[in-house]
Amino acid sequence: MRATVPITVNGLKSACSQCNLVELCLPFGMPDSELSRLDELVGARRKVKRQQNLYRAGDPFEAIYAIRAGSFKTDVLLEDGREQVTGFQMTGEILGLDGISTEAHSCNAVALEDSEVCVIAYDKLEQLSHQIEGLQLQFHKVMSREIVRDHGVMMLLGSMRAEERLAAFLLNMSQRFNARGFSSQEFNLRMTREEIGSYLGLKLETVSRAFSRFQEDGLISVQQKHVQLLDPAGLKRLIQHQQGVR
Amino acid sequence: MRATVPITVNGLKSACSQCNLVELCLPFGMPDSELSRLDELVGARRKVKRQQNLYRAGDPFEAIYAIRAGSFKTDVLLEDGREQVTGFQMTGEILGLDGISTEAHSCNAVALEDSEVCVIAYDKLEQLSHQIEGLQLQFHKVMSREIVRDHGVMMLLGSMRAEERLAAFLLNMSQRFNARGFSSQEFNLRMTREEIGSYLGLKLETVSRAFSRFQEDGLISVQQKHVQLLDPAGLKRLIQHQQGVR
DNA sequence: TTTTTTGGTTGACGTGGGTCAACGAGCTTG
DNA sequence: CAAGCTCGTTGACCCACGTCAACCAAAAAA
Repeated sequence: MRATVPITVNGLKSACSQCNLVELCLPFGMPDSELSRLDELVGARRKVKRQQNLYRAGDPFEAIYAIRAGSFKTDVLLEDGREQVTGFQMTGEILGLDGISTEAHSCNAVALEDSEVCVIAYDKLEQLSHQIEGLQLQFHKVMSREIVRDHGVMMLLGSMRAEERLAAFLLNMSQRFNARGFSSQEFNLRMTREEIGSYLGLKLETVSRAFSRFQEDGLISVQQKHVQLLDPAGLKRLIQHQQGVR
Repeated sequence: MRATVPITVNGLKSACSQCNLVELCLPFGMPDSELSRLDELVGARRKVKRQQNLYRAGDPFEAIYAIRAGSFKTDVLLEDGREQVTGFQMTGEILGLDGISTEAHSCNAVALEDSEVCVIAYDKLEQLSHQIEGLQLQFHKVMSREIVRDHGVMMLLGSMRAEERLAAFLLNMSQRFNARGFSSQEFNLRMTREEIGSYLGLKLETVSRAFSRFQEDGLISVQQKHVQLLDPAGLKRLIQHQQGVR
């Protein structure tokens, strides 16, 4: 991932106060004075190789994780083997919040590429948010954002047709790459068609066809995982003016 | 709602320490010593008539709500009018967590029947969870549970067929009625077929047909909103052994 | 380099669930 | 107790997406 280079170069210390991801991550919006106190929060860092699990459903919950470099997917498995990808996470985003409720993780987190996370011991986080003014609020916002995001996915899955789902997905990725200082027009997806399909409630063939359709219509240009959004406004229109209904 | 009678009779004080819903609600698991301090948290109570909004998407976020009596749905609307029901909430459950992230609500909460909620001012909650040991953890668990629940819905929507979705829905309702001291075998749904459909990503006709199918197969007995689960194990089997695949 | 594997594309065909429409059963309102 | 709702059921038809299969490109292994 070309994106990780500047981060790993700058960020050899694991201190939040030194990290260039602050404004995407848990400490967002906290004053510098409080920020330095967060440094004690991030115990260790942990590298996770592509395809490896950061945690699995059922693992005891001890920590949440902030992605320093790389990206992940989270998924839930049914007894009969069906998989539902519940999200894709990028740098600065927090993984593991699902574990708090039952003190065990309820989904799997798998690295989509070689990645690195900051390990945030949960008991320490609890303690520190008692003490630090802004941290508690910030943490609540992170959890709340996750809930809102999930509602958006439910909207996708429950009431959009295939091409609308993919358009929404691409616009979302675009916006998130952009927030990380990358082009919003052009990026490399880290996940396979099958993973996109699982996330969007579609089969990989349907995803592939929708990609091709968008390309024919001049909305995007795709080659494998490389995507260019040629007409983002067109994609947005596709979502809003529902054509066929569902 | 017959269910509400014992609650309204006992609970004329709004104090958490007097409320028989504690073990379903925010204070779950907190020692009595701390529980009494929560009483200051619940400022007012608010009645919401059937079909009325508790809050709307875009409303400034000031409080979260604990359902004292009745039930609600939450939904998200798309510009073109499509609606996605994101959840159904029963007594003891918490509404409004979506508002924390942006300080504005991101969905609508509508009463399915005449209902009553405890208004929990959010700033007070923040303060108090700084002070009270167990409250912070408990609140985090409530939020985390919401995230896990949403992942379950994504599983439903993304990888189950119509009858599996309805079976999962019915079993979930059954379990929640049971947790509230009602029969798990027999209950009255509070929502219409259309609302169930929106929640499950199906059209009302499909929901209706699935109900009829279950009745033909002797799994349930339905008449309008009244449902009896004749063979809960059969419903469970339906979900696990995926027959047609998707 | 060739070989193998994995991921992606495309076509032909089938079907689950959406669409449209008619009708009936409860509620509500006058 | 009609009259007018809203909500639920059922049938006939259809289409978006799933299924199955062949094939190709890229990446990894050898």
